[in-house]
Amino acid sequence: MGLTKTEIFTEEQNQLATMLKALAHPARVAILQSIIRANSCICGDLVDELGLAQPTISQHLRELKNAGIIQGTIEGVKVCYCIEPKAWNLLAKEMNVFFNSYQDPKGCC
Amino acid sequence: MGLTKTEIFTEEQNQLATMLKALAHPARVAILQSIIRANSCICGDLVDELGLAQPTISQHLRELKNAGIIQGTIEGVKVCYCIEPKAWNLLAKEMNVFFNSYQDPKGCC
DNA sequence: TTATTTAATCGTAATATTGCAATACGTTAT
DNA sequence: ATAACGTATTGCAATATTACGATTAAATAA
Repeated sequence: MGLTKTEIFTEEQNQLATMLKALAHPARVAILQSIIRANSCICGDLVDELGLAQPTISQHLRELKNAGIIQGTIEGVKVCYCIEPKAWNLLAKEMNVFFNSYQDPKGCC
Repeated sequence: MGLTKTEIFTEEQNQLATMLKALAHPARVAILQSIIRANSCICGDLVDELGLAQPTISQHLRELKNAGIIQGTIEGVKVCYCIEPKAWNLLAKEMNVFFNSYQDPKGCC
């Protein structure tokens, strides 16, 4: 199939999975690290930094943007991409809750 | 293509992306939440809880196990799945580092 | 206007993922 | 031995993802 049965899961589970999926590619991890390091990035810079073709980078940027993780501002011929603080902080918090919901093995198998 | 060019990314980026991918499905989020809540789970329990077929659950469990996030112990006819503490805590720490590497917009576009 | 620059979109090929029915595999019970 | 139970594996269909060449679009420069 290849089609996730989203209807059987909670909204929370689906949202968390969607956000994680947006991060779950080395190119997108690298893009986010570059944006964070430089405070903001332009598509062309990322094409030079990573070794991927321009359409590929553009596609990854769109995915991050669709997930709400980054935002793009048109600046003349260029587009300036940077982190969307609200979404980032929300995701950071949710991930924290998720990971902290488990603490150590009090009698496992 | 559908083939990620892992060779152009750092080991760290690939590992983080791989771990995130293992979590990036609502069924696997749900499975982990169930395991954490119950401390340990059996495949059949998860089949009942979530609404997915047994082979599908088994497959998701295998992915989580391959990623090192959970471990399975054979207990007679059953297999007891629980969190792998080391991998979990490592991932939690890495996620923390990743999310904390960005702090607020000091002059964005 | 006509280049030039930068990024998005389209189309497509290769591969990966999701889900399940059918089946196989171990382990325990009878 | 054989039946029952719980799980893993296989095989397959439908869909999604990744990557890029070719092209388009939109803004600035000449």
